[in-house]
Amino acid sequence: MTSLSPARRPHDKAARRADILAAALEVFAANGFANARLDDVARAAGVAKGTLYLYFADKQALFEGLIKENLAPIPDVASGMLSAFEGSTSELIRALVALLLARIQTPQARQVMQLMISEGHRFPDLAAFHYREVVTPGLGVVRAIVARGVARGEIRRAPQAEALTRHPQALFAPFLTAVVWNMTFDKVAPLDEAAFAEDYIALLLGGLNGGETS
Amino acid sequence: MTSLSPARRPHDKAARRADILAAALEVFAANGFANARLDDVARAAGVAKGTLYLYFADKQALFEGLIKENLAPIPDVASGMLSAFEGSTSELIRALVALLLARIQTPQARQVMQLMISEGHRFPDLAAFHYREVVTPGLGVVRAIVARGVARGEIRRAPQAEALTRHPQALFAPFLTAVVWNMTFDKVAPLDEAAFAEDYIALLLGGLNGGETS
Amino acid sequence: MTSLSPARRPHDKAARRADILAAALEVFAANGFANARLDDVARAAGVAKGTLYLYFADKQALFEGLIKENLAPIPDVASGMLSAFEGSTSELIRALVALLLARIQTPQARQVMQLMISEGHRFPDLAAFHYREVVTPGLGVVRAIVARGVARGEIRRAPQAEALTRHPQALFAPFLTAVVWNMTFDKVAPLDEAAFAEDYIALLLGGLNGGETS
Amino acid sequence: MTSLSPARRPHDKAARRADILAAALEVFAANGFANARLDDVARAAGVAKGTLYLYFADKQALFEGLIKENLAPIPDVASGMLSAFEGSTSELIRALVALLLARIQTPQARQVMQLMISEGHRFPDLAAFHYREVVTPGLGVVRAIVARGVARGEIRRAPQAEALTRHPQALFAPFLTAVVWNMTFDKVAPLDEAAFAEDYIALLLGGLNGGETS
DNA sequence: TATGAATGAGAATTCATTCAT
DNA sequence: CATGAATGAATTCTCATTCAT
Repeated sequence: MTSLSPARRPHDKAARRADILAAALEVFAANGFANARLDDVARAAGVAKGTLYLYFADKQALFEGLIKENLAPIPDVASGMLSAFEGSTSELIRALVALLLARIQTPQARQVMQLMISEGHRFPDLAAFHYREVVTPGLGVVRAIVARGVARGEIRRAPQAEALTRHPQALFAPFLTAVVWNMTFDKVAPLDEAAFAEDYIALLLGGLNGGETS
Repeated sequence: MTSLSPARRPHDKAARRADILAAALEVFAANGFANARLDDVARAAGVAKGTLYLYFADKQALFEGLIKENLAPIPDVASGMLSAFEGSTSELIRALVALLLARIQTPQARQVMQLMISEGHRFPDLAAFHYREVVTPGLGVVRAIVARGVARGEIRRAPQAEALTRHPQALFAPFLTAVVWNMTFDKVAPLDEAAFAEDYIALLLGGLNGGETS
Repeated sequence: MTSLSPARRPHDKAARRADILAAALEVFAANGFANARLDDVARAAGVAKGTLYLYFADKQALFEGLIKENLAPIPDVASGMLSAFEGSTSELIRALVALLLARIQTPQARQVMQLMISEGHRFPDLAAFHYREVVTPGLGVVRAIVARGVARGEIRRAPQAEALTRHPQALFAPFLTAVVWNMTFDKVAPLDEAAFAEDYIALLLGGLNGGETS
Repeated sequence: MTSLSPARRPHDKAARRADILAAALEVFAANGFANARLDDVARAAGVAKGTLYLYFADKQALFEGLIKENLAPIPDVASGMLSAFEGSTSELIRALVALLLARIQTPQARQVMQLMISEGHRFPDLAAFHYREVVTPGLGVVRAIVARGVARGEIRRAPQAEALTRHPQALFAPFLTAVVWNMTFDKVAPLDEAAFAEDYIALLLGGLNGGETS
């Protein structure tokens, strides 16, 4: 009832685990959670089906492990950048935008985002984790930027400063939008994310009508 | 032995079809495409499972029918509004925003959006349809508003006008963001969509730093 | 993805259910719960694997249904016999013994007993059901026989009457023993159940040393 | 780099084997053969899974080893007792009953009995072994007791003497019954084994109707 | 000897789809 | 047109057994 197989590298456990996660990311991203076959994950990882279960309790644990393992870094980098930054608010915002842009253009990070967007709501624990580890710090970074800008006298419009402080989501909206767009309309009408981000920032900073809000 | 279910009589084919689509929307929205059971759709629609196949070729056709049937109206309304509108650009933008807000707060429309967001990429035909029927006209509406605003002298900042013309998506971004947010973080930290839209408009119209973009 | 199959008799649902239960009894009796394959049950019942799940929620429900459906009759028959009986206590006991003997020699009933013996302890609900529906009434029948025998002056030894009233199990013990024996030592040294029952009755009624218990 | 697990040193092979068997008894008794996991056996024995295979060829060999190793003693003790005994037949029977009672109340011996009862029939070799090593001598002991009782004039009823000689199983029946009962109805209605044995012996020795068998 | 990671055959369960009535 | 019982391919998860170290 068993092995005729060739043997296996000294491949330590961590590397094996990483192989599995990488394979799982590909397969889940390509098919979604429900349509992903663990068989395919195993094949892609170069292990037997049963081996997956040595590293993850079940399909869901694999999926959640995958997301969690790939999610953390962003806000750390952002807040690191923030504390060291010496330039103007505009430059700081642009730097953050560049960071986010790089992020959504990294295949792996992008796949994770797509999975969070399309599957996250079916995994409440994952959503809570994501909110706590990524979203909350992310919002904090934006609020810190606004506070810094106001303090330095570079953000002069109080209503807008307050609006962005209340809803830092506004700054992330275009990135989310770009990801959803290209996930969906890739073939029909791909969106140039960098150009979109650029235009979006111009709008956010300058405003459509130069200050009069009504 | 006359009919034992007279209640079913008035149901003509179209009504039956509508029942099925309504049931399908609920079930697909609650579970996603892959996890939705046609059994549940049939039960919710009050028909037998086999009956579904008299109206739709298969599960996918039902899903696509569902989306298509529920998608159309928006841009029509928007462009209707546009041609009749007499107020200022700000007012017009606010009117459009109110329209979009109402839209994402209509349960049925919201469910369709969520399905498009999370499943759309797995149905290229659907994506193409959506792009053609909804997205393109939607972008057109925004471009028309910008053109009208510039023509009326209400939009005075050329770079921003051009940015929004190039990427009308900027105006839809917060609504998409709000939907994704509440789809995912509903339980953790629900987002007040109206307040978010309000703040977003303030930023879009006024700009963070009153015009200086750098 | 589907049927090329020949079609199926008007076979009403009850008959189909009975087919499945009969097949399941064979397969479970032959292999035990854990080793029984539902594939085999389906094949033996002449249905597809999925069909089993139209009648029973899962493997355990099938097993429990099987036991419950085959268990009831015994004590009913016995107490029926009891109320109508006109002969002596010895004759009544012999009649009961004959009944039990017939019971354990009915293949189907025997299989159920064997399953209860070897698997019952892993299904507490089943054990409770069995105890309530079969064992309790069975013990009652024996107690009634003893009471009747004492009342008629046919059972004259009070200590023994009390012993059997306290532990009516004593009357069932040899039948249980016979079943376990033949289930286990069938091939090595089969036990003639009728002869064993006969000898047992002689011991029970007459006693080894004619009454002196010490 | 000397040994890091000196605690294991004194453990010679026999002790290790005994550890495994003890662990296996627990695990098999708790779950039955099919549901027992060798993983659990290994953990309980404090060895690695592969180690089991250094001591036993496979799962079945472990199970059989387990039974065989735990089965032998009983009849030896009984026949030892028999040859030395000086009291009356009643006393001798009571002594045997006490022995059997002690036996079924020893956790380890009880577990083995339960395993033999519920799994034995699936292991013909084991059944044959058990029959040869335990059952046959056990029956012999009872026959010897009867012969001795007749010879000493303490068993005066020939038909009963012959019945018990033909079917010494009658004397073991209550113990088997008690084990099966408590294995199954433990939670619902536990049986006091000592009291049951007592009453059973009273019946066996005295008879229900003091000698008249019909 | 001992280890325990890896294997993969095997079994339960699900559900879209068909079709006889 | 409508029904819903039946089908069986597909997929997850388990665990005895092996073998490189």
